[in-house]
Amino acid sequence: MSIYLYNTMGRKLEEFKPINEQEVGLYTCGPTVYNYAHIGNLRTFIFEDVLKRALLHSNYKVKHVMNITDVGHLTDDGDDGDDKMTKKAKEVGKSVWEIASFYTDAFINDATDLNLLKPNVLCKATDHISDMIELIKRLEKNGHTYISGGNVYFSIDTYKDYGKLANQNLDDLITAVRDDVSVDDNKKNSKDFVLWFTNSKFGEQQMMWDSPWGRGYPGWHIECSAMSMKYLGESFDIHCGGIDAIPVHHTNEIAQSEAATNKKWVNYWVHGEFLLDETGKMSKSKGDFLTLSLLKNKGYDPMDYRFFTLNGHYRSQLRFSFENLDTARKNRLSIVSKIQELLDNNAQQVKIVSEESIALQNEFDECVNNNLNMPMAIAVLWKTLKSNINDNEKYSLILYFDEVFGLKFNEIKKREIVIPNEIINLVNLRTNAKKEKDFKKADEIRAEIEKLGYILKDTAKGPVLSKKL
RNA sequence: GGUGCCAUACCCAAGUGGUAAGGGAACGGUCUGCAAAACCGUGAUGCAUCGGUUCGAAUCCGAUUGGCACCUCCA
Repeated sequence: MSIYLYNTMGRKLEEFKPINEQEVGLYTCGPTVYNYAHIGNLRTFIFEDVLKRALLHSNYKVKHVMNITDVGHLTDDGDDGDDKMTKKAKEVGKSVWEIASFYTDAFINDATDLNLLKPNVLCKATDHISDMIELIKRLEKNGHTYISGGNVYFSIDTYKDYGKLANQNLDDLITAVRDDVSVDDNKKNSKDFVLWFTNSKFGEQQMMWDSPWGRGYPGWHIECSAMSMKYLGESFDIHCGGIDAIPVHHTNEIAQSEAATNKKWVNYWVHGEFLLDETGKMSKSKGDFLTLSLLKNKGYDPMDYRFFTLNGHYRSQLRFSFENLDTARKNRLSIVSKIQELLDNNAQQVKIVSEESIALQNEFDECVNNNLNMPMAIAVLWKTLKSNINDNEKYSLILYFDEVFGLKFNEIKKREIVIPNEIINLVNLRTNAKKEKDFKKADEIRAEIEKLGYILKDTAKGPVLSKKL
């Protein structure tokens, strides 16, 4: 069964065919480490993780490269804005290197919490300055650059397909300059972008490197081109990111990469939609924003958030609210407790052979392969939990599904039931109280037991204890 | 001004030409002293509105209304 993915380039669903059957090249745009990632950022990383898992689930080998943008880029693509890293460093009185290191660690912690598979290569922009310089030199040699005001610019008029990904044509871009954004006078075309800065307003830049054009630092877009090609070759399979990257970042990456190599750079562009909050887009510049650690402090498990995002399709906007997160948590815990029950009844992982189980397995794979339809795949999970297939196959199917979901169902273990004597005594006391129709006392004891971490349910066979999850 | 997306029950959310998945909430039932949990069952004759294409439309086309995002750093 092959995977179908929605390709932003061409805007249609396409059957995925790798360049090299042995190994899929996957590049995902990583974080800029000047602040914590908010849960909207994380939604995209979860979707990319699901994509990677889906490929692995289909028995592809995947070489996954993710960058860490630890060199400043400007808040404006001209020479106008503030450097985010520098700004943050000033605010807290640390060096930009310290800032980068701190937020890189924070990001890796979030990724671990969310059960994101580790990239095969996690590369920092600052470790690849020489690769970027080489790439700029190639562009210069091919006549795609010019120097103005001390900076090296990419001339978009030298690359005929500019704007293809975003469906924009050059004429529109030139005329559609917004009047509330000032234009960098050094540019020949307002959409030209900087490859190398030597002359910024920010003379006190801490991160500077020598280059053929003078001491300075790279433009924003060049790092992704340089690093992806270094690790994945001049043409590779899949490039992911958030939809916001389509019109500028990815558009510019394509221009400079293909202008340098004269080859098609990436075959499939896959973009994740935004997470919205009550007021609209979740944004770092709004001030307060939701982080994973905030959710954890409120008592949510990172898997609650992962499950929440899996209930919407990656290409649809998803509105975050605590009410919806609560529902996700409740549902996830319900699933976990059903799995727990299977394990407590000695369910084992086995080969799936029954006709009904194989049907469920196929149904699940169809959901995954149809452009990662996780909401539907979760419906298959519910269907499986309710089905009459035997416990071993049921459990095995759940583990099979979780290869893609990544909800840590494999970490649920059979409980060793060791009930303290204290609890057993309380249960006996309550049973006696019930016999004597002293229901008030019985209810009190039940509350006491719950306080001690156990939940007692009366069944036809007598009281049943379970540990609070 | 340009580009793109969306509108499905009380809530979240699939479905993209063949007669509305799933989950939560709600309600009813089984069980119980009562609960909780579990299990079973109920729920949109209709998918923003209007028109069109079609044997057939939530799905395609057009118009209208409402909402969102991007074109400025953000996933």
